[in-house]
Amino acid sequence: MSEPRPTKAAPDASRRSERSRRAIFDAALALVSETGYAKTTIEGIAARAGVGKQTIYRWWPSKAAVLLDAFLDLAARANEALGGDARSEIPDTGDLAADLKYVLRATVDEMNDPAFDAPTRALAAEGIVDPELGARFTEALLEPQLGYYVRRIQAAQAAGDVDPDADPRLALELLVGPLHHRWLHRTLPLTHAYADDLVDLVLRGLAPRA
Amino acid sequence: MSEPRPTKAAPDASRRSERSRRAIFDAALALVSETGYAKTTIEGIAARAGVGKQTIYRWWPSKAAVLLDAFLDLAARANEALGGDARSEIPDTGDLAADLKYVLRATVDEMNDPAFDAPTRALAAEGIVDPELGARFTEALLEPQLGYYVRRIQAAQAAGDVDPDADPRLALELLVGPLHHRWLHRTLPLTHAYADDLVDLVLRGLAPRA
DNA sequence: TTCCCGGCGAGACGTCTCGTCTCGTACGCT
DNA sequence: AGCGTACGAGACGAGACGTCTCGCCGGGAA
Repeated sequence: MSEPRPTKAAPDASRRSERSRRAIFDAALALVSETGYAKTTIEGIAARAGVGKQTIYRWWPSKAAVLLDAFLDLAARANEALGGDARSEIPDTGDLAADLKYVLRATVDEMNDPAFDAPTRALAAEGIVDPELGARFTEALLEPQLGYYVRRIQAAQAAGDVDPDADPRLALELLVGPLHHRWLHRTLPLTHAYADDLVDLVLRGLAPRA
Repeated sequence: MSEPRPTKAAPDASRRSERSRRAIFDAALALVSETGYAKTTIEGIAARAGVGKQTIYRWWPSKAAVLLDAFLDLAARANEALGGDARSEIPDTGDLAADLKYVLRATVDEMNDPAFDAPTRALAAEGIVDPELGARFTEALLEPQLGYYVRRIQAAQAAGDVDPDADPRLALELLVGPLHHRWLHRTLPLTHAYADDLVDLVLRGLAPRA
């Protein structure tokens, strides 16, 4: 069970070049933002990074995997620059509706920002088709974000603002699902007003039973 | 404004070979189901269909566009075989919750069926990244389906089962968004129980105000 | 310090698919 | 009957894929 996979001899990660790793991330992010994901090639990333192609193929299985790691690295560094690890936690002012609207509005703004929209779309699309990558995408990017909602909703339950019998996970999907639906399928424009209406309608269903 | 696009001389659609068109659809669907979307190539479709590559390039801009048309053609033929054009309308037994659960359970079953899952995933993913194709995907496949929900919800409003001030469009997205979210991102399993819980929670928010 | 192992940059290599193009053929209007 | 155009077939160059083979270099072991 624990034998090395017969596919290939695994490289020695302890001898890995941190310098090349970072150069690859920088090149990948730059190329995607400049020319778009579809036109970005592994050969192009290698050339831009001043790196041999084999160095990429040795450590990543696909272009999408490189970009995902680059994206995660970027997020981790930005996160770290802000200090604490609770940076993205949803605020708790005591007003659940206001707190959720604040976060959903910010999410709407991100989705309307090409710098965020383009690479995230590309990763999401790739993850939809490639289960392996999709699992990593979901686990590393999506789920942590969803956790913020779970905790905020649980706090609201403790405060008596939400029916204690409601499933926080289901509640969160009612907020995030419609937003992603509009975003990914471009059915209707994403606005702050939409975020507000969404929160209001969902919270009506979550109100404690009279 | 109405001059022919300088890109290319448009082919004469009236002389188009119906035989080749059908052969291309059949080959595309067969190859996608046999070897998967990613491994399906335009050259492969042409060979399988006994058709010149140019015949495909003359009428479609991309592999995804071919598959979308093939899918629509398949759906149209299956639809026609069933008779009426109201075939997929959501039933109205007077019990809104039961009717919605029936439809959402059927949707869950489709999403769990590889024969439906694989090509739909591929098309959705392609549409997410390619706005042109995404618009056609949304318009031809997604929106008609959403219309069924709108009409059923409006009927419920007329019957007094749903708050008349609620926006049917928003209500529908509360049902469909979370389902698609779980489906596309594979966060948690899609079950009939989930569909039921979803309907119950959403309808709580849609109940007429006391 | 010396030695040596393995990742490194570089790029050649064969393969594959792309999208364009150019044949000669065959089909459907006029 | 003749004419035009889509058709089947496939050659073609471009470009990216993923593998490979070079020396080179750097760091842990002797």
